[in-house]
Amino acid sequence: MIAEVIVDIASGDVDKIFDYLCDETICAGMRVAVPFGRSTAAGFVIKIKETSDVPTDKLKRVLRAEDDFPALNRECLLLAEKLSARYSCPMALSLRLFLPAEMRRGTVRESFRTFARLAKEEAVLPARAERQRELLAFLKENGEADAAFLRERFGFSALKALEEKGIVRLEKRRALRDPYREIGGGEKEAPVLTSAQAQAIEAIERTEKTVALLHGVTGSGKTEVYLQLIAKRLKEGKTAIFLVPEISLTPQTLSRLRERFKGEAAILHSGLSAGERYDEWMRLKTGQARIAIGARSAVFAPLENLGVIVLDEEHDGSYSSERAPRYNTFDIAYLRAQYHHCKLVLGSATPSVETYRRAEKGEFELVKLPERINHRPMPEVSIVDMRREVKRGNPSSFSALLRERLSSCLAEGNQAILFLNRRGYSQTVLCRDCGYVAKCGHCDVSLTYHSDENCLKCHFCGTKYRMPTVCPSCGGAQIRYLGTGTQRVVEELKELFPAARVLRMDVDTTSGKEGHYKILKQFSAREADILVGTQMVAKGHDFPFVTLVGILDADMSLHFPDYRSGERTFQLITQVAGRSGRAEARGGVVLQTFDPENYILRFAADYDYEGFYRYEIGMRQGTAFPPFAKIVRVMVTGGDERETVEVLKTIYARIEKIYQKNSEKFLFFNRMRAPVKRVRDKHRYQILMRLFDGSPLKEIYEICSGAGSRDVLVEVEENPSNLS
DNA sequence: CGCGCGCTCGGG
DNA sequence: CCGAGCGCGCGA
Repeated sequence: MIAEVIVDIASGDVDKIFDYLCDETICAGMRVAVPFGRSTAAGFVIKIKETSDVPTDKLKRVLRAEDDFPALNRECLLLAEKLSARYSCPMALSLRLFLPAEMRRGTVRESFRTFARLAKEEAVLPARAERQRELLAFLKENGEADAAFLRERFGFSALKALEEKGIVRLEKRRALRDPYREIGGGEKEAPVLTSAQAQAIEAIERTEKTVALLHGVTGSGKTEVYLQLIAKRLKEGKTAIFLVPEISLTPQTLSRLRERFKGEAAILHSGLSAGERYDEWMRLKTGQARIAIGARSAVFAPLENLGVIVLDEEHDGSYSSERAPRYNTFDIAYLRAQYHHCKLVLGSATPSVETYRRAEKGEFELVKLPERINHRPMPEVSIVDMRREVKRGNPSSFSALLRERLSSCLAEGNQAILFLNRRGYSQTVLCRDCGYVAKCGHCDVSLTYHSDENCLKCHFCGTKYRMPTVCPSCGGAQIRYLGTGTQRVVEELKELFPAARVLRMDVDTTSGKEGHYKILKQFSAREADILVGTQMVAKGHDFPFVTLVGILDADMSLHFPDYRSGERTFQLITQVAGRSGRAEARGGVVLQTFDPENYILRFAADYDYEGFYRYEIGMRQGTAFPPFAKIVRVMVTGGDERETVEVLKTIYARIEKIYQKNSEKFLFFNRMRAPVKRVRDKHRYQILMRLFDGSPLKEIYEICSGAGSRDVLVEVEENPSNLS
């Protein structure tokens, strides 16, 4: 028999089918090792056939199968083909998306755990050995148990004694790792749905459309709708995918899934160890778990018979891939939903303008949850004009109103969240004498000061630098950091409210596997009174004791040179405001801005999504920005500047030919240096285009897929989320 | 992707 | 005339 093989090499010039001889143990979807050139390569069998067009003397034999099962099924192969066609990328890259990376690297080690089981039916124990008796009773009921767990619960010596008496036998066995084992576990009954939730479920199930957009205000109970939809599909013997935007969100959602579905939920994300991720993947693949939960990559979960896909916080930017193929999670989810004839449910309090438009046009079913659970009111938003604060001689980050609200919030024993609408960026080090700004040696960006380590860091490549004591340029001593990062806010808070316990949450404090989760857990356990953070505090966490949210610089993100800056600001403010007043107490929000008349801020303060949408879609139409046109950026990156520019020019010339034939489809077409000229010692150049519908995007992809070289990288981005 | 072939150029 | 360097195409 003949196997059609795609070798697992991410390069355009080996991106074709190679035929190999094989026996009947090899089937489509298997990972194999094959002789390739003068070495051995890994490969994917995409088809088995009887004969080959390749002359028999050239055919070699498949060396071995890497697994004893096909890692990829028919759906994976079909989807990978569509992906490669859509983004003009090698099949190998598309196929890789479906497998945990450690499977390809072959680095997974099987983990072992010790289990205890009863060795004898009858046992006589000393009258006083109470712990041993308890342990025995537990084993009789449960059959067998994890030894570490038994030691923790009944004591080290109890287990040891029973083992020495031969009553209990210990054995070491292969076991799947279980990340976040401590989360959930308990059983919780599904709550009774509100009538709005029940209607939402009915509407989602009734519609003929594949996609439903669940537009529900923060706190309206979207998650419960997802959970009950998933429960219904599981009852029918089907499976489900639950997608969330950020790693920080998964433990929280996971705990709700665990409460409801116990071991049926498996988690897939990059924060897991290699072994954990592999084991969770296996649990899904083998059907031991039927719900996959995770960020972007979980959309590729190895589930068959899908009953529903949930894409929560649909508007979130992290759903777009940063690497080739730069797929969008929605597109993959949509293809899978079509394949399985199941529903794809998008959920958000602040849907992206593009998505809402598709719903409005009738392409998606629009389902609304307009009210919070128990009709709790949305927190009241007070807009503070910071220009007046400055005029009054208040130089701090806090307006008089915010200070007042903070102090009464603390006095009442409640919690507060302070939100900074920017990352540490503006915390640059500047010399007051000569204007010198500390910059990274490998990137064209200024460095960020980190007070905890008293050093400078590059946020693009991660390099650390010593904090200079004198200016490297003029030798002056007036060198210091500027700006209001989270660190400075925390320091100001300590002066204003010395007794308050303050937690900080940003990129720097959340390193490590469960960094986010730890901070959030501390805060929700009321181990702190105030949480200060950037974007990540805005996400859907539920803190019942938060009654005040302060947005320190609401207009910061409005002035980004980006067509989505208004949309993003609206989303951020709505999300972070929704953290306030989730339980009994009415919450409040203080929104500080230098632009209090701004439409976007007004709509956000009134929780008027429709108003925002009408305003924004009008702007987009008037200026021909998405969804009325598509922004395409071709990024060319390379170590050698001349070579990089050479590639850029070649691509530009080729696209120019398309442009001349279809100039009515191009609203904008130019080449230039990227705003950030250098990252990790690579020069960056770009071609920017704005294209109308029906433009020859495919041809642009094809031009670019062949234009790169060993040391010049070419990437195509559609509607890029940042233009740095 | 990794390799070898063959072409070209420069030195002797 | 020979050796080093690189661009190209091959791999089943």
